[in-house]
Amino acid sequence: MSGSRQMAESTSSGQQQAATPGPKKAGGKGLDAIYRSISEAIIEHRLKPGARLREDALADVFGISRTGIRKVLQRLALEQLVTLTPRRGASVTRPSVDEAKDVFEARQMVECALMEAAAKRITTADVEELREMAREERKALRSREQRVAIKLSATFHARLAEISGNRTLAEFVGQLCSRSSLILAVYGNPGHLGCESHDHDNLIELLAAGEGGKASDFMERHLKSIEASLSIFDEPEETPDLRDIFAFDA
Amino acid sequence: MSGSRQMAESTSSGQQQAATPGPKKAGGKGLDAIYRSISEAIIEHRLKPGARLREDALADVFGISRTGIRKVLQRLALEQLVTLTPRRGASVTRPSVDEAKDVFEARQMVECALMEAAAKRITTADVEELREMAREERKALRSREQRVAIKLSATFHARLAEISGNRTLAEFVGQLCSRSSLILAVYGNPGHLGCESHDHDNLIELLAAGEGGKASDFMERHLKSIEASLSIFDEPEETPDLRDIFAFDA
DNA sequence: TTGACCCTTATTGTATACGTTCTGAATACG
DNA sequence: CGTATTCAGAACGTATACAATAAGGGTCAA
Repeated sequence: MSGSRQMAESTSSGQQQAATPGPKKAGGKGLDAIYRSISEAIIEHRLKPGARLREDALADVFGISRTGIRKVLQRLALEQLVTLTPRRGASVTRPSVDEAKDVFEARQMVECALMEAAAKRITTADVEELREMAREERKALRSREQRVAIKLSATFHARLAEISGNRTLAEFVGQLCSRSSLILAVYGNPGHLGCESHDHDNLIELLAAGEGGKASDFMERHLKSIEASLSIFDEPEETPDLRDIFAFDA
Repeated sequence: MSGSRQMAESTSSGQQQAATPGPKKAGGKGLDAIYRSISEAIIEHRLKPGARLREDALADVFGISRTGIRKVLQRLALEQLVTLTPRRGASVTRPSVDEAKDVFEARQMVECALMEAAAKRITTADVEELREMAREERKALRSREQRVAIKLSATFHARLAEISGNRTLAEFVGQLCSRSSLILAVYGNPGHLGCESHDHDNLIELLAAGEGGKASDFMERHLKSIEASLSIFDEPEETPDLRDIFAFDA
């Protein structure tokens, strides 16, 4: 009876796997698929910061009821990817300047520290997997598929953290990388992507050679260069001060 | 297993704000109070690892429907305080040996690194607040109220991380401290509490003196001593190997 | 024409009802 | 007497219905 109303045209590009027309049951693990789907859309900037995520619309798109959508949205909110305003619903988080600074500070602290352990534990299979990821990332960059490149870059960093062997820290780094993607969407300069792909290649070689210390230093420079490429200014946030903008002499 | 009923009594000591007999509305922020209530019960070991948390029972205790309880349980699950088994419901998480190791490794990495920033940013008001917390902790220890002492110790470490000024890392440390309380419940030796209260006092004085480096070193020793006080053995986990236990010569 | 107030509507918050599945025991059969 | 099977009960997963609230538009008055 619900004549599917207008959903934001955010899902207009591709993204069809979840619109199964006749789903008898979404299944318990179906919720996880929906979570990944929305999460990926946010990380790839198909859903931009500030975009509203209405429960009815999402429930309609994914073919389940609002109950499951609310569960997914709550999880995304706890990971800081969406913001849940009490009576206003959910929207893609727009990271503040302080938040961006904190996230990159945390990444530098944790990711660099993890390089030593990663260099000790990395296997040849890991090296090959990382090289393949870096290859795909370069390919996406050459094809001007920045959205895919951003996602692959975040996945690369998260995978790197996993190799260190500490699940707790790896999970944390994964969340930080997801949030970094949001930060890139707000404060990044178009055209200039955060990660230089050669950086990732150099990182892989240093780890493969067992040079944990050098890898840590390189990671620090790598993350600092990403942060430096951002335009983290105190945007026209609250109270745009119209008097100053229009120079009225009322 | 006999603890399945213990949660009915868990809120008997004080903690009466949620058992309002005639609640017109629990309110949106009422859920947060319920979250804190359950979280505190877990951290204080009134709910022990492995204890089952049935939705109906919790809904009955707090006077709301299962919907709100499920939301709270999901949040607790994402923070690793409770484990959500697909068709079995929720139970207080029983940290594995690897998990315990990861959590303390993460705490050493992050908390030590935050000391430098904390020493720079700490104010006299912060110092006074921390001293008061340490005082209360000592008082609880003298009164043999280990449950309160454990909670206060976790709060102390979390507050310390907040002073560093990085909200993201402070939140992370807060979760690690909560999980540490669970680890203490499983692998800790009764009678010997994790944190020595004088350690906290020394930490405060080092920070008040602006000695970030020394505070970092001290924090490292402090956390290592806590970890060393645990009995992290590969418990009779899976497959208890009955043959070995009963020495049967079948 | 502008401003304020009210009403409609859309969207979230909460509860409840129903279906599914897992557990546990009782019974029947070997 | 032991084991397997089946039935009943309970607890979770999902959907739907209802209530409350805030936003937006329209109307009336100054």
